[in-house]
Amino acid sequence: MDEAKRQRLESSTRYDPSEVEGRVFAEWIEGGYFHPDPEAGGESFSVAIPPPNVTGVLHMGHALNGSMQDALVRMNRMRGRNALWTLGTDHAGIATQAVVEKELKAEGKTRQELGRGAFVERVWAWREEYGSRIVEQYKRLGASCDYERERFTLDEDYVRAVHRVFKQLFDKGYVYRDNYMVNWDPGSHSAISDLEVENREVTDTLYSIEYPVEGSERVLTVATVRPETMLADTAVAVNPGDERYADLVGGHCLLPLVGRRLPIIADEHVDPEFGTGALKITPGHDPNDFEIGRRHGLEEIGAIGPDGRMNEQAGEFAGLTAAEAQEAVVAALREQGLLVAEEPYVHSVPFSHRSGERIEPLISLQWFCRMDELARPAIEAVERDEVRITPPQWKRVYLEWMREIRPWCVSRQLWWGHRIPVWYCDACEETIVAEQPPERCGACDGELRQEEDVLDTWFSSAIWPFATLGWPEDTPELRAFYPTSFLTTAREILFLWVARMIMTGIELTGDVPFRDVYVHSVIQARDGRRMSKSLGTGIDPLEEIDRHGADALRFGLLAMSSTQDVRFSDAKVQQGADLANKLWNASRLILLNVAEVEAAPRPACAEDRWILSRLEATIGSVTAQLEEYDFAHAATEAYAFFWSELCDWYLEIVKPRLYEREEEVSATLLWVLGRVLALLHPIMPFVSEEVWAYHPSRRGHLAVHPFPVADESLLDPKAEAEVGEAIELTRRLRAWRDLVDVPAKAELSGAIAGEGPLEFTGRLARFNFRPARVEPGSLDPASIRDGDAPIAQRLAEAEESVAKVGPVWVLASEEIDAGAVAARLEARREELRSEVARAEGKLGNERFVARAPAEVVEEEREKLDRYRAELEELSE
RNA sequence: GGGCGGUUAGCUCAGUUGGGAGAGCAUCUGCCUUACAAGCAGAGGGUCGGCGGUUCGAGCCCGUCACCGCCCACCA
Repeated sequence: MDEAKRQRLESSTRYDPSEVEGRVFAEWIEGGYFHPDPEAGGESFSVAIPPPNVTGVLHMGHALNGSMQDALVRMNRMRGRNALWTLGTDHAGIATQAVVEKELKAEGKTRQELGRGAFVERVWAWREEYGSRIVEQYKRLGASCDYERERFTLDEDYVRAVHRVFKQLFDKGYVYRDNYMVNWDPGSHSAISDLEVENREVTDTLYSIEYPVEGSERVLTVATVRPETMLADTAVAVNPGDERYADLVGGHCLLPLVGRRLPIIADEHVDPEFGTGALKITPGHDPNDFEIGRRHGLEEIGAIGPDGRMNEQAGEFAGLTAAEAQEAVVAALREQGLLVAEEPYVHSVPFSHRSGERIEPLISLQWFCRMDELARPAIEAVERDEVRITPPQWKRVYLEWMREIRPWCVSRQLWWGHRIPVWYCDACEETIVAEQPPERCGACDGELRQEEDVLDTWFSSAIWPFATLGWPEDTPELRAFYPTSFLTTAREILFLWVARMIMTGIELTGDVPFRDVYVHSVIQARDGRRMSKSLGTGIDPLEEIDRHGADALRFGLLAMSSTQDVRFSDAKVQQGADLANKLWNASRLILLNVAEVEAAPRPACAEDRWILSRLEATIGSVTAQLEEYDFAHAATEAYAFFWSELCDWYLEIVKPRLYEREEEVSATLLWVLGRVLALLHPIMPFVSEEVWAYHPSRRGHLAVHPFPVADESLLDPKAEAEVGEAIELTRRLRAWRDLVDVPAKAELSGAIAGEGPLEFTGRLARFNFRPARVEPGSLDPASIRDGDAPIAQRLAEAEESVAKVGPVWVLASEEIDAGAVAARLEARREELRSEVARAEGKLGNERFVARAPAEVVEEEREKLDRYRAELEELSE
C-alpha cells in the first residue's frame, strides 16, 4: 500500500459518503462498465427501467425501485453477464403539457395563442433544459444504467416504432375510430382511459323529479344526482318485470323544461327496488344510459360540451357551466312543482387521476384499441409462467383484469405526444394510416390533413422494452438484450403499463418483454399516509442521500421493503449509514495490520474455519435471496453476518494474532474482506468500491469483479458448532459478570473443564481460566490453589459430542460480592425449577407422549434431564 | 357491491412445512478496551386484535367479529 493510502486509512476514522460517491461514480463511467457492447457475446442480462416522467424528480418510489434493479443488475454484471440497464424518460403527455402551459400562463399566454407548432417547440425547449434532471438524480443513487444509451419516448426512431405499432394494429383491425362514450377530463381537456380514472366517495344531492306521462294524469318520478343532464334525456326506462309500469311501456312522457317526448322503455338494467323504479335515460352523459341507449336505438344528445359548459342543446341554459346549470335547472323545476324530493346521497364518482377534476362522461369521436385478441396470448404467457409474477397473488390480479379487459381509448386531445399517424382526405373522405406522412391522397390525389389528436402516453410506453433496443429494426441490441431479464414495478402500473407491455411484446416481437415481474411494496410516509407531493408527505431521497449517503438510503430501502406496504424507516437508513461506517473501520483494522500476504483462506484453528464457513453460508443465502427478490432479508442477513459474526466476534477473537501479523490470519482476513465487499457491492456499491481501492488483491474496479459463489468445501459444521458453543459460553460469562456487579475492569479467575476454542473466551470475558479435570458436579481438587473457592457453578453446558466445554467455576476474589452471587444463583434455580415443572407437566400428559412424534417427546425428556441435573448441581 | 392485504416488544417490521416468540431503533446499566462512542458489553420489555374451533400442541390451519389499508366495480 502506498504511503498516501496508508495515511488516509490511518487518519479517517469515519466514512464520509459525500467525499466518496461523486468520485467513485465518475470512475465507473470512465471505465465504461455500464455501457455493454451488444456484440460482445456471452450471456446477457438486461433491464429496461420504468421510464420516469420527463417532468419528474426522483421520489422514494424511484429510489426503491432503482435500488432493487441496481442490486440485481450489478450482481449479474459481476457474474460476467453482458449487463444492460436501459434508462430513459417518458414524454408524459398530459403532465408535461400542463407544466409548460402553466409557464405560459405565468407569462399571460395560452397555448392556443402560440399555436401548435410553436407550443410543441416550446415543450421541446423545456425538455432540453430540465428534462435530464431525473437522469442526473439516478446517478446520485449509484444506478448503473447505461447513460450513453439514454432514451426518450419521443426520440425520432422511437416515434417511428410507435407509428409502426399503430399501423400494424390498425391493419389487423384492432385499432379503430368510433363515436363512443369516453371519460372526458375537463382539466386536461382530453379524453382519458378507464385506468386513468379514480373513483371517490362524494356526497351529492339526489333529486326526485316528476316526468308527466303523455295522455295520462300519471307521472313517472325519476331520481338523479345530476339534474342538469335531464336536458339531454331521450327516454325513461323501467324494469321489464315491473308490473307497476307495464302498461306505460311503449308510451311516452314529456321532459319537463324542454318538452321533448321521451319513449318509455323496458330494460333489465333498471333496479325496481331503487327509488320509484323509473330511470331517466341520458345516453349522451352517462355510461350506463349510453349502453341502454345503444341497445334501444335511442337518440344521443350532448348538452354539455368539452369545455364543461352547456351547449345549444341546453336551450335557455346554454353557456352556463354544468354546476351553474344544475342550480338553474333545480330552481326551474322547483318553481314548476316538479321537484318532489331532495336528499343527501353518498356514491362514488369518477375523477381524473391526471387533473383531479370530475370526469364528464360524454360521447366523442375517438381512436380505440380492441384488447381481447391482444390479451389472449398475454394471459396464456402468464398462466404458463412464461412471465412469472412475484409475489404470486399478483398473478391472479393480473389474470382477472386481463380476462375482463375492455377497449382502450388511445387518442388524447393534446399537442404534446405522438400525433396519431392518420391522414384524412376531405375531398374523398379517405382515411389513410401510414408510418410515413403521405404526400397526397392515394385515391383522389387530394390534400391531406393529419389527425389532430395524439396517442395516450401509455401507448408508447407499452413498447418500451423493445423500442428502446431499436425495434422494429433488427439491431444488435435487440438481438442481445431482448427479452429483458426482469421488471420491477409498483403495483399501481400493473395494468396501466406492465400488462400492456406483455400484450404488445408478444404481438409485435413474438416474445414476452421480460421473464419476471417483481411487484414491490409501497413505502409510505412515516405516519402511514401515502407519500405525496400534494399532501406534503413526501420524503426526498436526495435529501436522504445528502444526509446519509446513497449506500445508506439503498440499504435502508431494501431492508425496509417487504411484501406488504411499510412506513419509511429513518432507523433503517441510519442502519445503512452505520454499516457503511463500520465497513470502513473494520477494513482499516484489517488493512493496516495484516502481514504482506496473498488473500486466501488459510484456516489455522477452529475460529478461522468458523468464519470461513459462516461467510460461505452467508454468500449462499444472500445470493439466493437476491435472486428471489427478497431484498429485505438479503440486506439484513448480510448486515448481521458482517456486523455480529465478523466484527463483534471474529475480529475481536483474532486481534492478538492480527497485531502479531500472523500470516494465516492475515491471509484469511483479506480473503474474507474481499468476498464481503463483493457480496455487499450490489447493495452498497460506493463504500464497497471505495474500500476495495485499498485492498491488496485489487486488480480493477469491484463493479466488474467476480461475484462470490458460495464455496461449499469451506462449510464446516463442526467448527460452527464448536465456536458457536465457545461464543455461547463467553456470552454467559459476560452476562454473569454484569449481573453480579463485577467491576468492568476486574479480571476474574475461574476453573473450567473441557477443551476446544477457549482461549478467546477467557480473554473476551476477562477470565483467567485454569483447566480443571472434573467429574460432573465436582471440582478437581488438584486444580484448586490455596485460597480458591468456587462460588458459582455450571455457567455453561457440555454439549456431548463437540467442544466438550464443561462446567465453569468462578473462584472467589475480592471483586466479587458473595451476596450478589448468591442472589444470582437463586434466580437461576428459580428459572430451572419453573422449566422443570413445565417439562414435567408436558411429559405427564399421556396424550402428548402418545401422539406427539417420538423425537419431540425425546427432546423434551432430554431437556428435563438437563434442567434437573443443573438444578441438582446448583443446590447447596 | 366484490376482491386482496394487514393487526406480533414503546416504534418500524421479520417470523420458512404448526413443536418453547426475533431484528433494528428506543429504554435501562456498565465501559472513551490502541478499527469504529455513528462504538463495545449486558439487561428489561410481548396471554402474537377479540371470540370460537381443529390438534397432544396454534403467531402459523379453519370459522366469526372488530378496526386499518389497497385494488377493482356502469345501479340512477
